[in-house]
Amino acid sequence: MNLDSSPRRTRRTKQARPASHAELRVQIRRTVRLAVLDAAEELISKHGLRDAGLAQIAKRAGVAVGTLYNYFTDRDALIRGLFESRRATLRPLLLAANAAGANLAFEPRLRAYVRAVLAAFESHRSFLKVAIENEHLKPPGSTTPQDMLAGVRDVIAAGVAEGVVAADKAELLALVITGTFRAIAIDRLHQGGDLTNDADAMVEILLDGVRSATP
Amino acid sequence: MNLDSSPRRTRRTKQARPASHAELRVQIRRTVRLAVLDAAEELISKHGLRDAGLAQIAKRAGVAVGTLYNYFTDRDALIRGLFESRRATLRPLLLAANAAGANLAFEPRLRAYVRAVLAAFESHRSFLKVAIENEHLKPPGSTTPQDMLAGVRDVIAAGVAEGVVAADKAELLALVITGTFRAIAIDRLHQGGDLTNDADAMVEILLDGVRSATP
Amino acid sequence: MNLDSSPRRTRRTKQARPASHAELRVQIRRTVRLAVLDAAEELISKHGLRDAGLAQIAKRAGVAVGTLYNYFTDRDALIRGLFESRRATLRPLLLAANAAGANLAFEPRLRAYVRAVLAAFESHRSFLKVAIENEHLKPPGSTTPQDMLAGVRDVIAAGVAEGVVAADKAELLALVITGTFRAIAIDRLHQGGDLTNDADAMVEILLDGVRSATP
Amino acid sequence: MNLDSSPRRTRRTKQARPASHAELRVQIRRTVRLAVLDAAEELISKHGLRDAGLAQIAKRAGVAVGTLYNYFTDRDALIRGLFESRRATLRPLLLAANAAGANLAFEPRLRAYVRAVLAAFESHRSFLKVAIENEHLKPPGSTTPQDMLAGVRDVIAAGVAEGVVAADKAELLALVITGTFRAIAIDRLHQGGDLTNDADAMVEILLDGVRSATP
DNA sequence: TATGAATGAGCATTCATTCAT
DNA sequence: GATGAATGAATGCTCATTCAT
Repeated sequence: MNLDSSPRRTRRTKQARPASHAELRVQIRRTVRLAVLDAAEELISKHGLRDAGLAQIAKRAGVAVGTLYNYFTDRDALIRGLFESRRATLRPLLLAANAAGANLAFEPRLRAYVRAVLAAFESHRSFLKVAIENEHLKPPGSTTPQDMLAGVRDVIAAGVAEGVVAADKAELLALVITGTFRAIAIDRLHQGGDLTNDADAMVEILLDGVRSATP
Repeated sequence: MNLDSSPRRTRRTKQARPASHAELRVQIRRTVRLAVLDAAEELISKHGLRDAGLAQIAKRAGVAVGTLYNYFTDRDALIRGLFESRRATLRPLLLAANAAGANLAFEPRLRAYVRAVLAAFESHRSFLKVAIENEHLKPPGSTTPQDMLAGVRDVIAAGVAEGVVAADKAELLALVITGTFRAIAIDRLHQGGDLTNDADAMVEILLDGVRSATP
Repeated sequence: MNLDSSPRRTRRTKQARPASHAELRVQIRRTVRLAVLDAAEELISKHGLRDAGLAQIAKRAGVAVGTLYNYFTDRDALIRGLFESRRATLRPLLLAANAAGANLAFEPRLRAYVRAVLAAFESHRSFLKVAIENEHLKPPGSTTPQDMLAGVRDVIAAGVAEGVVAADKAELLALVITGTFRAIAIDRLHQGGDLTNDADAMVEILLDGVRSATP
Repeated sequence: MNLDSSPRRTRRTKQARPASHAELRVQIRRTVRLAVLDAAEELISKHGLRDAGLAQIAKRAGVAVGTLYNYFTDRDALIRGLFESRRATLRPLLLAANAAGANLAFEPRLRAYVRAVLAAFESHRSFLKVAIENEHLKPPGSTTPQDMLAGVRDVIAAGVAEGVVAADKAELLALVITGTFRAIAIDRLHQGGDLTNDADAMVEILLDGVRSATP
């Protein structure tokens, strides 16, 4: 009986061929799509959103120009696809960071969140550059920064609930934190250096202000 | 009486006559140049640096395309001219803000500086948008943000000298402050609202940290 | 029977199949390229080198402007391509004319060469006009006239070696011959008439001078 | 009476002032016109007919662009003016050369004419370059070469009348001679060297042919 | 589906011509 | 008449998009 299963498996394999055909197609599509997005990210990061041509992107991705239009309806959709793809990777990281600290007190929660955000940025430097330089684009660029802002607001809301953060400073504080993230990112992308190095010092400044060093 | 008239004529000649030829030309050139730069600022602000065409700019400025080339050697020079022109307006404001507070203690100096920067930004919202969106461009966009950073560093250095700011946090603090300026600018440009409203609250957060509200 | 079919298929595959893919593309490219060069030649001949616009050339060639750039990197390269293409046709004719007469005595050799040159010109009247009108342009126009000059010099050198031509007149004689070619070409292009009609009379004048008619 | 004439002259001079005004104007116009044509000749000779811009010409001539239009209705008229001006200088030289030899026998007449033409060319090298490079332009360029051709034909006609030149070779001989003039000019303009050096050798070749050196 | 040549609207730039001073 | 800034049609070139194979 068990031996029978062996030919059955063979049959399955043979029967699975059509299924495997479809799956293979899907797999190839996924792979090509990723290659295209990687190519776009790299070239946009290097040359800017407008100066990364489709011909260049196709070449780097190892496909023909026309093929791009089998994956994206036009250039705009490709760009949107890039931002959505990266957002789909980063958002879970940011959400998890928030979820993980949900039962912590404000201070350790903030510390953990700041670390998580900077770590997430550090692991996606190439896209980080693209995202920052194109933050002002209405449709595509706005999502990841907004995800970050939403997370920051959650953390701050916890601080307000805890009585540590003044409610009337909550909104401005969110700007201070997101602004600092952005400034660190810009600085480190330009000057080099790990984004996460400043996490703790940043939190100290946020918590205790400029005078934090004075005994 | 005759003697009086003679110097009067001379004065007139020196003051008014030349105006009809040289000064008038110069005046017209200045006016047209400003109109072109204003048009460029407006259209770049609305459509982006790359999507503001010269035909559009010329039309908005009320001149022909060819006329642009009597004022700027090419498109790049026009863009550069825009950034330089605005920098020439903003830099004195930022420098004066710093100079005015030079003999103040750190805290009032910081407060004054933050107010001055946000007021300067508020009075140039259109260019502010252009400057932020193109901060990453090497040649043109880099100067005004750098002017701001330089001023922030001066203020912080005073704080360090005064023993209020920890020396090892100075550099990061500069990022926090410039990042907050940028975040406020982005938020207010997008959401509307006066940039200067948050000046004092911002300083409080910077000085005393998140817990500043807690008694 | 089966064996026969197999080699047939192989032959077919080797001979016909590749044609449908690579060869066909190559064939089309050749055709379009030639059409573009013909269009350029015609329009330059009609309107001059500078006044033949790319839009006009593209239209006459039956392609879009952008297509030109799939064949030539820019306008200059297209012009260069035209001159090189025609030179590639004319040079062999001129070289062959010289080679054919290599073992002839000077007089028949000169006669054969003059005939060959004028026949070559006659068969490329359109390009001849272009070449003459742009002879003074450094890069593109200089090659075919130089090819002609080189051939003339070879023939004359043979005449010198044979003792028929005075060595100290060789260089000037080359100018007389090439100048006469040019003058006949200009005259016939303008007035109409076959270039080759004058070949023998031209040789007579060259050999015996003005007095050739006097008994 | 004579003395009276002196004050009269003075009056005349005074009365002539208005006349002198007009003459002065005319004189100035002539001078400016010449300066413009000289500038045009120089720049066309250096950069080509199409690449010599009106701005450049005006600058070199020491006038404003608009002033050119007070002397010539448009660019074409200026170019035409240049060719006509130079023709007006060269034509008398060529006519005189012919007239001077009118009572000479064919051989010395031809010799004199060739010398005169080459000397005329030598003294106008700059325009010679312009004329040759633009010989094909219908309206402006055609005149001076035609003047030369007419002169050559006159000389040849004399040779035919004298029985030295075969009537059926007359027309071709004209092409040989004018072609040689052109070839020498092109060669000497490019390589440097005086155009007149070859006059006698050229005549020898024309009279006796290639074999002229053989005893 | 993949390919890459063909397409043509759009852009920056030039330059002969005009015209207010 | 002289001036030179203003004009805008024309040109070469780019590149997102299409489509025949």
